Amino acid sequence: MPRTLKADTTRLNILNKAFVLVYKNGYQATSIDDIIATTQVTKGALYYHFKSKDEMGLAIIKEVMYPAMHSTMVKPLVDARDPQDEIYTMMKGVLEDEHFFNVRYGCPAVNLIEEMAPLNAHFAKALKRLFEEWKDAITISLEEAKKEKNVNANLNSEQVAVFVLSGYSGIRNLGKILGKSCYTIYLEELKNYLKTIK
Amino acid sequence: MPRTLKADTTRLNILNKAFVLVYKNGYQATSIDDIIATTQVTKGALYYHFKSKDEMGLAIIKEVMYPAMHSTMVKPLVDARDPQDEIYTMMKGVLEDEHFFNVRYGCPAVNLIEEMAPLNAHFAKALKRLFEEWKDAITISLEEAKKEKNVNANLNSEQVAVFVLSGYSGIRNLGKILGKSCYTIYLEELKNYLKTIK
DNA sequence: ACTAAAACATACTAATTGGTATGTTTTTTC
DNA sequence: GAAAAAACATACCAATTAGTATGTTTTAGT
Repeated sequence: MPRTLKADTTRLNILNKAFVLVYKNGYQATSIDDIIATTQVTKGALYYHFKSKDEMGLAIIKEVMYPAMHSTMVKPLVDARDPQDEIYTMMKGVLEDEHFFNVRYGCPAVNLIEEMAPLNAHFAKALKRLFEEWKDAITISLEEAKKEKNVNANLNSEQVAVFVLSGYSGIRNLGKILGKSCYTIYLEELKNYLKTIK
Repeated sequence: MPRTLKADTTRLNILNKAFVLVYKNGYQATSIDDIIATTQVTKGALYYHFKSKDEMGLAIIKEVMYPAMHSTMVKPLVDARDPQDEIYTMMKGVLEDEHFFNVRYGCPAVNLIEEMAPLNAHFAKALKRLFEEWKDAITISLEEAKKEKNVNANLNSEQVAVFVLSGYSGIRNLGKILGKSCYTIYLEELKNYLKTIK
C-alpha cells in the first residue's frame, strides 16, 4: 500500500512500463526481469508494491486499461443524440489512435482476453467488466435514440451492441495479419451496417 | 523427413496432441516437456521430427489447422447459390461445433494470430493465408450471387467479407468472457445484417 | 533527534525452459 | 544378412523463470 508521492510514482512507473511490454509481447511472455530492466526498478521494489506478477497484471487492467478504454470508448457515447454517427466516430477514433495502440499489436484488452481469460478467472472478470461497460454504453445510447425515433423502434439494442463489439475485437485481431488497410475497409462497412438500423 | 508409416504416426500424434495443448494454453505457454508428457514421445523423437518448437508450430498451422478450417469454413461456401443463407449456416455450424472448438478456448487460429502474429513473421504469413482463403471464398460467393441478382449489385463484396470475418474473430474473443450466450446473440444480428445486403 | 514503518536493494533459489550430445534400436536397401 | 540410414531414447546443459530472504536507506510522526 503506497503512501508517499515517491512510492506512488514508482508504482505508476511500473504499471505504465509493464503495460507497454505486456501490450507488445503478451502477459506470459513478459518476465519480471524484463519489467525491472525497462523500469530501472529493482526486484525488491517491485515485489514491495505487488505481491505477485498476477496482482500486478490485475492492477494493469484496472488502473491502466480501464481508464484509457473508458475515456476513448465509453465516454464518447454518453448522452449520444445520434448513436449511428457517434458509434462510427468513436470506432474511427479508436482505430486511428496511434498514440496508445497500433495495428501490429492490436488492442491491449482484446489481447489479454485472448491470452488470459481461459487461464485466470480474476483476469477474465476484470476484462469482462471493461467490455460490459462498453456494451452497456452502446445499448443505452441506442435505447435513448429509440425514444427520439432516431433508430428503428423494434431494434434489439443489446444485440446490436454485441455485434458492434465483436466487429471491433475481430478487426483488431485481423489487423495483425492484414495490416492497417483492413481498418479502413471495416469502417466503411460498419458505416453501411449502422445505416440499416435506422 | 518421415518415411515409414510408424514415423508418420508418431509425427501426427505429436501434431494433434500439441495442437490441443496450444489451443487450450497458448503457444508460448505450451512447453516441449508438456508435449512429450502428453504424447508419451521422447524428446529425441520429437526433435527428430521437428528441428525446433517453431517448426512444429508452423506444421500445426499448416497440417492441422488449415485442413480443419478449410473443410468447415471455406468448403461450405464453394458453389454457394444463396450466400446470405450459406454464410449464416456456415457460421452457425462453426460456432456450434463443440467437437473441435469450445467457447472457453475460442478459435485456434484466432488465438494464434493474437499471440504470435506480432512476434513471428512465419506464423503470421501462414495464418494470413488461412484467413485470406476464407475471405476469398466469401467474396467470390457474393460476386457469383451478384450475377444471379441474389444480392445487391453495387455491393462491395470484399468489404462485406472483411466485415463478416471481423465479426467471427471478435465473437470468438468475446465468447471467452461472455460465454456461449453471446454466440446466439451474434448469430441473430448476423442474420439481420446479411438480410440488408440483398 | 529518535524511532518505527515504509520503500527500496542485492543476492540468492528451486523449477522450468528450449535445445543438444550421445547414445541404442528398428527399418530399409542391397 | 550385413551395412546404412531412419527412428527413437536418455542424460545432460546454459539460460531464464517467478519469487524470497535478508538486508539497507528513506520518510513520517512525535
